[in-house]
Amino acid sequence: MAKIQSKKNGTKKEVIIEKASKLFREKGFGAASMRDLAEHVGVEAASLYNHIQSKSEILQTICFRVANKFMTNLETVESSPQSTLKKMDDIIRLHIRMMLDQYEFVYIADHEWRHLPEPYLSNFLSQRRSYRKRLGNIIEDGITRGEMKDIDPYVAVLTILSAISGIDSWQRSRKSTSAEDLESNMVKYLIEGLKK
Amino acid sequence: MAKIQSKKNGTKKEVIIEKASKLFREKGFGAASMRDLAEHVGVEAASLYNHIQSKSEILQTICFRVANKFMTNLETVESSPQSTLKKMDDIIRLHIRMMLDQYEFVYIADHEWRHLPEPYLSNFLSQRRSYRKRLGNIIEDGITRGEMKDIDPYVAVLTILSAISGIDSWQRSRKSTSAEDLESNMVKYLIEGLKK
DNA sequence: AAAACGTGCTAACGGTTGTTAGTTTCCTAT
DNA sequence: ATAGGAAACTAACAACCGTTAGCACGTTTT
Repeated sequence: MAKIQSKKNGTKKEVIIEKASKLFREKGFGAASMRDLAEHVGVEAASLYNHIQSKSEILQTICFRVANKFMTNLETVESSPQSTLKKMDDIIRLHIRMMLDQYEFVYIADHEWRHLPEPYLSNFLSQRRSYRKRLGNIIEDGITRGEMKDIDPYVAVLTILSAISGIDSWQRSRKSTSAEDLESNMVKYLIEGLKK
Repeated sequence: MAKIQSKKNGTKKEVIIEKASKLFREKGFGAASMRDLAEHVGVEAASLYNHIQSKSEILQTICFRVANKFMTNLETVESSPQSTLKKMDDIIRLHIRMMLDQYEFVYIADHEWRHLPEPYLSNFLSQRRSYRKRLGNIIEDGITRGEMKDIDPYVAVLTILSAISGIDSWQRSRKSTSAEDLESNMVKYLIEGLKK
């Protein structure tokens, strides 16, 4: 049997992925090297390959882990008996929270997916397209029910998701605004913009 | 004298920068190679160095060209005698238009500035900080005057700028929505969210 | 005790990177 | 025609890339 993942599954692979996510965000996937990563893990570059299969496997793991998280949450929200505004509120808040405490992962899924190798790239993009379509459907539903103002659902989705992903430049400079204020103000802005 | 920039200054350097901007956006600065770029320009890699000094000089040119454009515009808007809402409307529309027809340049200034070498990186970030601060001041002014709803100005700026930069994922998939509809809907969303 | 395995190491591979040196080509101005 | 200069070329550099092979060490399982 193994040596390290005896009890808790805080395996070395997980350490590698975590360190890699920091590195990929700082330097970009293309510019981050395996030797760089190895140094942060405290090991020689070649040793990494006892735990992972390739550099891009790390990227895949990160991207799809994030994608699945959002997908699962969307399904929960979709099948809940709330108003469309509350649904969007829930979704926006999850996105913001993910951005706040899974920052590195979300950032990479947002910006470095381009470097996924091919069957995965198409898969990822199709998942993303589907996710956005379904968000758009909620908004469309909200407009039909008269709960939201008449706006292009696609543009609204784009605006919301992009606005949230911009939190990354807040992350770097934790100035005046606290995390709670950030969340409440951003939700306020984005939801008020939807309300009829 | 030269050979190519006789009349119009559509120099080869400009061609290089333009091709590079396409390439940097597609692959990222780190993953785009000079040999790749050379092929798109129709020349050997070494020949590029008759026109430019280094790979990162191209990045610098792109980033600061965009930054200057926005800075200049901001100064014009700041000193104009309009309502704060109209000012923000103007600024948002310029950002959207820039995103629509200078897409590659703006994208790179938005996402690839990390790879700027060091005196330039700090310079760029400080310019950006200042730009955002001044946008925040306009919103703060709008709140004081009772033209805008009470929202954290910093969060509002973040939301607006990020929302616009998300147009890049619309660029890739010119589906149903036209450019005009995109602009009007996004302005509607973002300005309505500010109005009192 | 012995076999099997997980995990680290060093060395090396074939390829690519940005960039420089030195030379040739070709247009322009005298 | 000829000199000059801009811009192209080939060749090469040192460094770095992701990854593999082969081996050593220690723990775990039989």
